[in-house]
Amino acid sequence: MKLRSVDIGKTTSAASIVFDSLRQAIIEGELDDGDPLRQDEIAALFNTSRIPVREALTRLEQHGLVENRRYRGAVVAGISVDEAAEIFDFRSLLEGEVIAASVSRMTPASLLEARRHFQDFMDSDDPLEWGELNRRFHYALYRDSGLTYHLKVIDNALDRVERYLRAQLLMTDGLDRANREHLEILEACEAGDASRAAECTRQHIQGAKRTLIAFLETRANDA
Amino acid sequence: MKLRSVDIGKTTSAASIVFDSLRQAIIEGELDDGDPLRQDEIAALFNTSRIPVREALTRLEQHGLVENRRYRGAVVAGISVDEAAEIFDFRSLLEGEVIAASVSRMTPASLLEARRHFQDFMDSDDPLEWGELNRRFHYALYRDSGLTYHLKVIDNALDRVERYLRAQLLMTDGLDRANREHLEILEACEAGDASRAAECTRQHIQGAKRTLIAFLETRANDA
DNA sequence: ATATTGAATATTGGATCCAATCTTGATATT
DNA sequence: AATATCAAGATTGGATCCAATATTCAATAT
Repeated sequence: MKLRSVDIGKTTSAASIVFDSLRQAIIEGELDDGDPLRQDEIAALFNTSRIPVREALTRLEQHGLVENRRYRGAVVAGISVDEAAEIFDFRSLLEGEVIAASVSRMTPASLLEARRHFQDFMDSDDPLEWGELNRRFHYALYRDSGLTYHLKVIDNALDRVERYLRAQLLMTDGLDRANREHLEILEACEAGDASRAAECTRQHIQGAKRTLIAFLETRANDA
Repeated sequence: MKLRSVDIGKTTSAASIVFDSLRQAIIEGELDDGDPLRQDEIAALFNTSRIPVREALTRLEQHGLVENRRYRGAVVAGISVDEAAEIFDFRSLLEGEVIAASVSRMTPASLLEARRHFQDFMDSDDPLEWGELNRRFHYALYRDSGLTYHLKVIDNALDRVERYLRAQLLMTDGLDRANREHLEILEACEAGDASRAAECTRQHIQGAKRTLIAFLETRANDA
C-alpha cells in the first residue's frame, strides 16, 4: 500500500483526518481497486490506534469508496461498467438541474471565479490536480443555486468516479474536449442562458461517460 | 429517550443492529429533533459497549439523521423548511426519472406487487406503518429500472424526510390524496405510459412538498 | 499428485480503561 | 441582582486488551 503518513493534530478528530487522507488516496488512484486496507497498517501510518481507522473505514464504505467485509477486512471498492454508466447519467440529470437553477442567481464574483478555475484547469499539466480543479470550476457555477443537498450528493457521486474520470482525460482528445466544453458552459452562464448551460453540462457529462465506458471495456478485455 | 432494547445476535455486527434500530426510531418519530443520543445510555440498552454505538452514530450522521458535535455528543438532526423543500424537489426529479426508465421494462410481477402494496397502504390505519408501505409501493414500481445507485440515493433522501411525511399524511385530506395519486401512478404504469407515470410521480411529490411546508411553517410560528 | 484436515497465524469486532473536553453549579466579585 | 470564575462531574475520543472469525500452510489420507 502506498500512502503517506500524516501527523494528527488536536483540532480535528483523528478519524476525520484518516478519512480525508484515505479518501484522497483512493480518489487520486494512489490506491487501486481491491487493494486491502489493513487496520493495523493504517493505524501505524497515522500513529493512532485502530479505533479511528475503523470509523474512517465505515465512513468510506458509506461513500462507496471502500467495501467492508466482516472479519475479512476492507478493500478499495471498484466500479463496474454499468455502475459507472449509471452514475454519469445520475450526475448528468442532477448537474443539469443545478446549473439551470444557478444561472438566474449567479453573481459576477462566481462567474469570475469560475473563469479563473477554467484557466487553472487549462494551465495545469498535473493529472492529480485535475480532479480538484474540475470540481472547483463546476462548483463555482453551481453554488449560487443554493441547493446544498443536491451539491452534497453530486460531490459523493463524483468521489465514486473521479479515479476513472482522470483516466478518461488522459485519453486522446480528452483534455482538449473538456476545455472546449468548459468554455461553452461558462459562456452560457455568462450569457444568462439557463437552458443552454444545462444542456451543455449534460452533454459534457454524457460525453465523458461514453469515453469512460470505452476505457473500462477495453480494460476489462485486457484482463 | 424512548427506545426498545434489542438483543444482539452473532450473524450481524452489533454496530449494524444499533444503526438499524436507531434509524427506525428516528424515522418513526419515536425520537424527536434535538433529542440527545448518549453513548452510554444506548450501549446499555443494547448490552454492548460504546464502540459499536459510536460506529452506528457516525453512520447515522452520514445519513443526515444525526448531528455529531465533537466532545458534545450526538443529537437527532432536525430539518429546516428550506432543506425539506429542497429534498422534495430532489426526489421529484430523481423519482420521475427512475419511474420513466422503469415502465418499459416493468414485469407483471412488479405491477402485481405494487397493486398489493397500494391496497395495504389503503387498508392500514397505523401511521407507523405508512412509511414502510409507501416505500414498498414505490419501490415495486422503481426497481425494474435497474438503477441501483439512483434507488439508494432516493432511499437516503426519504429517510431524511419520512418523519415529516407522516405528519403531512395525518393532515386533512393527506391520506385520501396520497391514495388517489398512488392509483394514478399505478394505472399509468399498467398502461405502459412512461411520461405520464413520471409526471404523476412528480406531482405526487410536489403536492406532498406543499402540504409539508405549510405544516413546518405553522409549527415554526407556534414555537 | 491431489484433496482434506487441522493447528498456527493474522485480522477484525468489541470491552474496558484512560485522557481530553465540555457542562454544571456553587462561590466570589461588581 | 447579575456576571465572572473555577472546581467537580459528565461525556466523549482514543488506546490497549481480549474474543471471535478467517486465512494459511504443513501434515495426512485417498
